[in-house]
Amino acid sequence: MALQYDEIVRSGLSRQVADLIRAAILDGRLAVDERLPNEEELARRFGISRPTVREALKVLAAQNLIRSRRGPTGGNFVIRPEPEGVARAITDAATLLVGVGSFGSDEIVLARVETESLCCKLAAANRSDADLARMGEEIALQRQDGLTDEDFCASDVRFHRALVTATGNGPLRLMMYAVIESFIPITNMLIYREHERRRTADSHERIMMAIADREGDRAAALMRSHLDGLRSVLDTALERRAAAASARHSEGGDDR
Amino acid sequence: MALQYDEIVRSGLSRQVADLIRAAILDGRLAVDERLPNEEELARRFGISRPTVREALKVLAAQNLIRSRRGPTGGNFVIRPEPEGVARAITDAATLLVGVGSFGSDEIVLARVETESLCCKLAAANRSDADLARMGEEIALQRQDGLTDEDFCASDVRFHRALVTATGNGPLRLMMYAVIESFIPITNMLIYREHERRRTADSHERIMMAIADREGDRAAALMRSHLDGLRSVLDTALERRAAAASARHSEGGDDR
DNA sequence: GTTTATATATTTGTCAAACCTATTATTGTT
DNA sequence: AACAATAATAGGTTTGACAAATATATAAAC
Repeated sequence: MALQYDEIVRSGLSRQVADLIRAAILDGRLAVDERLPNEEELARRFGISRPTVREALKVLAAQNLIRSRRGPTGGNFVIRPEPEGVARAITDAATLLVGVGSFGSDEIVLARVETESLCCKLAAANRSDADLARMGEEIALQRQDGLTDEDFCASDVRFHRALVTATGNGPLRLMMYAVIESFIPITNMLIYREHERRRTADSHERIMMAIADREGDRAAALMRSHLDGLRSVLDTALERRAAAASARHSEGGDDR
Repeated sequence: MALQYDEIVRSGLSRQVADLIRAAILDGRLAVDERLPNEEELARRFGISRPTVREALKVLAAQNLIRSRRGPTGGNFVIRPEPEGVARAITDAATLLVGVGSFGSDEIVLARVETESLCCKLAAANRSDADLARMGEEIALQRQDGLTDEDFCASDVRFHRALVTATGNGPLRLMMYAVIESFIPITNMLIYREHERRRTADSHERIMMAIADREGDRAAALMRSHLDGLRSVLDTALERRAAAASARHSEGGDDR
């Protein structure tokens, strides 16, 4: 093998600094809530300028690893990663992937059917009364008159999230948020007519009842048919939308 | 309601600019592969300085929304979000959550057992011959002598990933990568003794066979017992580790 | 004429030294 | 003791410049 010319530094300085600090955070050399040296000091230690340090810090902040406060007691602090923040980041990313067409809607629906029916089983085993109450609230809301489509969709999402939460499993919940949320843009296309809303709320209630009765398999089966019903409605909606989109595109003029 | 004093600008300039550009990307006003105006031009348009613009751009780059190239044809470009990149980001975040103790190892194992046995069923239905071949390769590798612990673990991860890929479901694969990978730090603690390695490889093979035979339920059951076996090994390892950790912590000495 | 070297323009990357602003601790006054 | 002015600290922003990378055009060599 030829001489290994001591790994050329091809990445930028700010990138390197960000990587160094990130590594320090990830392997615990920088503890949660610990304060980094101030920016000037960091610049001096790394032998680079403050703007470059700041670019690195901004990157870390964007990755939810640090946050900064001003003032005497301020500085850049390592923050404790919370599932909520991570869930939001995952959701955003997943939504983007869906939006750009990386996944087909059929794939998404299938993933959702399978994972949510799984959640039903776990929820039946582990649900608390508070979980049931949360689901019940949303069902009641879904039966109110005069709800906008957005409100109905939002309540639908909250119901499914409550169901996932009822599994009592953190990692699963993290994953499921992404699946459920990234499904929203598609779900929002549906026009929920009156009787479809009622059917949806009824499905939700049957699922909730089964979970309340600790009958996981029944709940899972109900969820399957619920989402399958949704899929058929979705298919027709997608066709309508595709037709509309192709018509829209021909007026055209994409930029570059 | 009191007067809504036209939302005070409390967030920093770079934050605002990042939000504006991100919004433009997410709702399609900036298309994939489109080039943003150069940094000087952006600074002029937003009425701020270039370093501030750069901080905003760095944030977007950290979120995998843009990438930058130097030179005449260079600039900052909107990039197509790829599942791979998103999966890596999710994995990193999930790993961090695990590392900081947001999730218990029992939760993680349960999530993994349930989701992977689900994947077995789907894989049995959808697997291609190429998928089987990939799994077979890893099993063969796992039976080789002289493998380091790291190599064995890596092969284990690749086997499970191949299994997930065999489901043919993109969103599911995205989720599962996070579960499997974030499990690594825990898995790596195990010392795979010779006969445990053999048992693992045997389990893998039985699972693969069931999937090859399109027998999803059998594959799922095998996966369950495989991971349950892992769990019992893990429990004893965790106890050993907890004891070691409490001993280690008392010697202290972090940097600053 | 084709290839190779060189110059040049463009754009991101980095630097330096300031100044601005939010936040807190201190100090002094009432 | 309570409160207001003040100073100190550290992040936020600006300005203007130079360095490095890279594509393109141009000139030289074969």
